[in-house]
Amino acid sequence: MPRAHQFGSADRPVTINDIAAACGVAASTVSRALNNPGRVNPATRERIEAAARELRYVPNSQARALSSGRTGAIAVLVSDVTNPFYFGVLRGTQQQLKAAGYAQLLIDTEDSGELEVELLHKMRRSLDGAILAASRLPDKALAKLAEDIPLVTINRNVRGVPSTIIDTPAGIHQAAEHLISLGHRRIAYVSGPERSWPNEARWRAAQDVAARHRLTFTRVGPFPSGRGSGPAAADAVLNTGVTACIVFNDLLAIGILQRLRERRVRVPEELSVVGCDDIFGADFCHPPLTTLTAPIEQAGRVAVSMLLSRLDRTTAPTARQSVMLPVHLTVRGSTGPLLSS
Amino acid sequence: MPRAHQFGSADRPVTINDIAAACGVAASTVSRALNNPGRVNPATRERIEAAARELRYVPNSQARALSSGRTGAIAVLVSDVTNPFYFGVLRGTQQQLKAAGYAQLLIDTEDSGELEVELLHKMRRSLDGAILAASRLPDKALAKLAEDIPLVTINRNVRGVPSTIIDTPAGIHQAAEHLISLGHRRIAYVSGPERSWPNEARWRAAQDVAARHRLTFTRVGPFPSGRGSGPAAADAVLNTGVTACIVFNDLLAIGILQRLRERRVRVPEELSVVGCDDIFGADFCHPPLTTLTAPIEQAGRVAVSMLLSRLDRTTAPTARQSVMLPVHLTVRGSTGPLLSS
DNA sequence: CGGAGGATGGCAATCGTTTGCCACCTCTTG
DNA sequence: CAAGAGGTGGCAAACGATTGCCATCCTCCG
Repeated sequence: MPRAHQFGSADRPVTINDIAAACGVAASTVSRALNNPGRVNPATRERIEAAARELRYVPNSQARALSSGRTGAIAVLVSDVTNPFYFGVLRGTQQQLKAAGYAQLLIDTEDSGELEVELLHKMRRSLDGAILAASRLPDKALAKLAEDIPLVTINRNVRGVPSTIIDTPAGIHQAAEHLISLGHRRIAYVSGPERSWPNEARWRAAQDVAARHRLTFTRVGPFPSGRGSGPAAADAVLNTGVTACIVFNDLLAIGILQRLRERRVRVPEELSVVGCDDIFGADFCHPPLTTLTAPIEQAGRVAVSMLLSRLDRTTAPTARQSVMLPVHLTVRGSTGPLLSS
Repeated sequence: MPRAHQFGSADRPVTINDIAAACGVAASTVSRALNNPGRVNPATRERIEAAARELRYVPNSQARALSSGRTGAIAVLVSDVTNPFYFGVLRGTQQQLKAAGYAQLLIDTEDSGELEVELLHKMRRSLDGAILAASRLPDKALAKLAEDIPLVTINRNVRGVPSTIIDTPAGIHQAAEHLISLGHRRIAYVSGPERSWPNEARWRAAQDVAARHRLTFTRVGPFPSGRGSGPAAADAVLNTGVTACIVFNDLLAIGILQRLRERRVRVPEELSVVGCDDIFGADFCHPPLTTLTAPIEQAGRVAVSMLLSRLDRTTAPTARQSVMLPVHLTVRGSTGPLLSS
């Protein structure tokens, strides 16, 4: 069968057989020499490696995947590629994956749980595993999926599914203490998407602190997490009459800041705003945003490490199931003392 | 050979043979029914499709790739995943690729030409094509690469390689006219990385306008295109004594803005700043950045379309070799009239 | 009524690699 | 010296699809 050879170079790509022929050994020996070095005589291995280098052999990952089941590809699912939060994640995963010789497949789930399962199911066989940054799936569906394909989640805690969690809830405590120490008593939590796990965790944390200080936090929202929701969110916050708010994430917080500026509400003199994540832009918006700095890139790296260690089923079947990453409060210009009026 | 079946589900995944068995036809017929509908009897095709649906058949892309040579994967190479400019590109490519049923491989070349060729060469066989956003390769290397693997570049013009070009140079004219109309006469161009093609194009455009108005633009730089270069760039600009500057890209421009703020140089009263691209953040930095708004996402989409149409070698061997996308000037707060002092 | 030709489906080779199993050789050891 | 053990390497069967080629059957036309 004369295949349609779609790449320009006239010469057929070098295969394991070419090397075998060149060395006078069987293809199987070449395969072993390259992947399972202990299995062949050091001398022949040396010869084979030399020949491979000489011929510029590049293994065909398709063929390898077909026979071994390992594809060398890991998918990273994000709910929206344009959300800067994921830039950090991608950066982290990219680094680790490349270092380990894996390819990174970027998948945008467009905030849809259905699309998420569908895509993952379709690609199941072409993937060695997946990292779910911000899955919108119900716990049950997620657990089920994890039986089909090795999974690690980021910011999502489901029993039985390894995860990397950024401990923003703990940070919420810091943020609240910060605001309270500045004299604020009426504080709002601006909620992100309702089905978002981190959103719920943050809200619970906010309630905790509130209770501890015998205060009540107002919840406004939910809002989709994008700058576009800023105006609505800002107006809602103003209606509540609070003097400070903690916002689900920086994207939304920045949107709020913009709206407040339009409405000539001074920040922080009239309203203090705290964000979450410390994304690109949080430091140069106006005023610079006080926020909970999350180790986003590290989260990506850790998630990859966890996934990879699960795949290397050579040793330790019991790796840590969940890693918690600490955050810290970064105080910038969007928070200040309560102005007694 | 009992393969290590690494995915939890006990039941072996459904193959084309299962369908064939279920329908009482040969595997080849199933293959044709699914990929080459005209080739089989509509009645049997119907039966086969029903069975496939019933059994939830998902084609194994590895196997398909091995035999057909088509992998269904397109790589998108960016020089730095954390550069917001690429968010837009990725968004665009993502959309189009998904619509066409392709998978998107994200590759970060870390601004290194060597890494770029190496990775591309390694993955050559697992790719149907690649999109190079911001290649750092010399023209010659790029042309050579294009013979091996279908390529489309973004913002890079090399003879023989199809490309999507954002016409920022034309925008530079608008930007310069804008500044000149505001009374500026001494203007600087803040240069990005020296080996960057768009950077050179923008500088040439700047020189053009300057000449037309019998002015001379000062060139400062080069600087790596990141916010980190902001301070150095800002200081360099101040040293030249210009009253306005056009900056290679928004990232750098935002960095400059930050530095100017630190140094208490008022923008635009003392110095006007124009960026390029209109990335995320350009509208909410302080002051909001006047910039050349580029159709970034569209560029990604167009690049994918061009690539895909090249792959579909069914018809028209002569698609357009190069598409030029227009930009426009978006005036915000970072430019203003020259303050006579 | 015979043959041409189109429609339809099956056979089997093939893509490039991995890996279970076996054969062989060389030592070591009782 | 025989037998077991360990180190090496080859054979051949997968993996799951695609596709060239051929066989069959039907239809239509001269």
